[in-house]
Amino acid sequence: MSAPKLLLVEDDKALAELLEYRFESEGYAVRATADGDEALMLAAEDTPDLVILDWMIEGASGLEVCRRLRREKSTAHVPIIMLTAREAEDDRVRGLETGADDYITKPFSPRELLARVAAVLRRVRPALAGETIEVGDMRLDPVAHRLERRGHELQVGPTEYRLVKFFMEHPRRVFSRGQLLDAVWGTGSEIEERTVDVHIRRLRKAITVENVRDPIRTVRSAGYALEPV
Amino acid sequence: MSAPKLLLVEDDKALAELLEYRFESEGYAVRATADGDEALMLAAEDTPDLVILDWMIEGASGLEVCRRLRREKSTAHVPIIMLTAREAEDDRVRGLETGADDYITKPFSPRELLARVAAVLRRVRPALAGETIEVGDMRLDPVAHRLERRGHELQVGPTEYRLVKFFMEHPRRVFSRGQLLDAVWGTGSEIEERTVDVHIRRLRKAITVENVRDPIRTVRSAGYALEPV
DNA sequence: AAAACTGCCATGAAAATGTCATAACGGCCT
DNA sequence: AGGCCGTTATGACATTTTCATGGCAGTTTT
Repeated sequence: MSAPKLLLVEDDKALAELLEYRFESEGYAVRATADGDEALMLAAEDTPDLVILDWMIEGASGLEVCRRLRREKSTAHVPIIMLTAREAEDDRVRGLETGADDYITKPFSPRELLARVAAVLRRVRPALAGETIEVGDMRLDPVAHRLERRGHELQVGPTEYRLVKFFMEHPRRVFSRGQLLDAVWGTGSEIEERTVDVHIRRLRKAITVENVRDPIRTVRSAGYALEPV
Repeated sequence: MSAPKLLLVEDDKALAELLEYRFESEGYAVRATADGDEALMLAAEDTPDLVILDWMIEGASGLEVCRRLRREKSTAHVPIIMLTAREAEDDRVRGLETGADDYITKPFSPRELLARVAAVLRRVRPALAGETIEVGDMRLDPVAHRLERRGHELQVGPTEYRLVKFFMEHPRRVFSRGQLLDAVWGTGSEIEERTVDVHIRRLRKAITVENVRDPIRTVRSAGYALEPV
C-alpha cells in the first residue's frame, strides 16, 4: 500500500523535525515547510492526503492557507489538522468553520497526533489505513489488492485497480479526466485525456457482473463518477 | 433538507439539556440518553448521522459503546465525537484507536462542539453541511453534479446545468439575457441573446415535475429569475 | 515466448448546441 | 372590444461536441 502523503507546515524547527521523523517511521511520506506560501505550492504540485498546519506561521497565516487550500479544486477535500495554542479557542472555532477538520492544542504528544491523523485518514480514505472499502455492491480490500462485486472476484489490471480504488474512496463525486489523470496516473502525466475513456471502458467491462446496472456514471462534458450499486 | 440526526449520550443532566437545546435550535434532530445500552438501542432502531458520546457513562462504558457501534454494520460508519476529561490523554488515544472520529475535552464551549460537529458532518455527508444548494423544492449537489426536485432526479444537459446552478446561486434575482450570457456562457461569448430563451425553455422542460408551477419567472423586457418553489 | 497491459487512434453513435421561422402572448391604444 | 406592436415560447433543423467501442502496436510482466 502506498504511503499516505502528509504535508507538514510548522514553524518550530525542533518540533517539525521531531514530527517528521516520527511520521516517517510510522510509514508516512512527509514533506515539511515552515512557510505558508510554500505550503500552498507544495500542495498544488502534488496533492497530499492530509495537511498538518500550524496556525502561527510565516508567510500566509494558517487561516489564510486553510482558506486557500479549500478554494483550490485539487485540494478542496484534503483534510486539515491544525495546531493551535491552548488558549486560543476563538482560533479553533474559526479554523473549524473555515474548513479544518480537526485541531490539536499545543503542547501535545506525538502519539496523540499520530492517533488523530490515523483517525482522520480512516474516516476520509479508509484504504490508506488498510481498511476495506465498500461502495454499493463492490468491495475493495487494499491489503489483499482484491476487488469483488456480489461475491464475484473481479479481474482488473493495475491501472483499472488504481482507478476504481480512487473512485471508491470518493463515491458519487464527479471527476474530470484531468483530475483522474492527476490522481491515478500521477501529477503531470503527459497522457491524452481521451485515454481515460478507454480505461473507464475497460473498468466497466471488468466490473460487469450478473448484468446489474453499470455503477460508473458518465457526466457529459464534466467527467465520471462512481455511484453505489 | 432533512435535519441531521444526532445521538447524544451524556450523563450530566444539565450539560445534556444545554446541548440538546443548542443543537436543536441549530436545526439538528437530537435524541439523548444517559445510558450506554440504551444508546445502542436507539442507534440500532434509527441510525443517527453522528454520535456524541461521553466517555464516562452508565451502562456500557464509552469505549464499549464505541466498539459496539463500530461492530454493527448499520452504525459502523457513523462518526463519533467523544467527550473526555481533560487529563485523560490515554483515553483519548484509545478512543481514537477504537474508532472515534474526534474528541473534545471538558470543559468545552458549546460553540466549539457545534463547529466540530459541523466539520465532521461536512466531511461525511456533504449534503448535510451546506455544500448543496437548495432553492425551494430544488436541490443541487455540485460535487456529484446532480440536480433533483421533490426527490426526482432531473436530467439536464451541461448548459442547462450551468444555467440552473447560476440561478440557484442567486435566487429571486432577475438577470438580463446579456448577464446570463456572461455568467453562464462566459464573458464575450458571441451568442444570440435569443438563444437564452431556448435554453430557458429546455431548462423549464427538464425541471418540470408533478406539474408543480414553473419556478422560472419571465420578466418582460428584463430577463428571467428563479423563484423558490 | 506467451500473455497481459498500456496508450492511442479511427469510427460510428448519441447528445448537445445555436439559429431560425412561426405561433402565442402581453400590454397599450383607440 | 378589437387591433397593433414588441416580446417571448415553441418546434424543427443542421452543425458541432462529446462519448463508446474495437482494434492495434509497443511494452512490460510472467
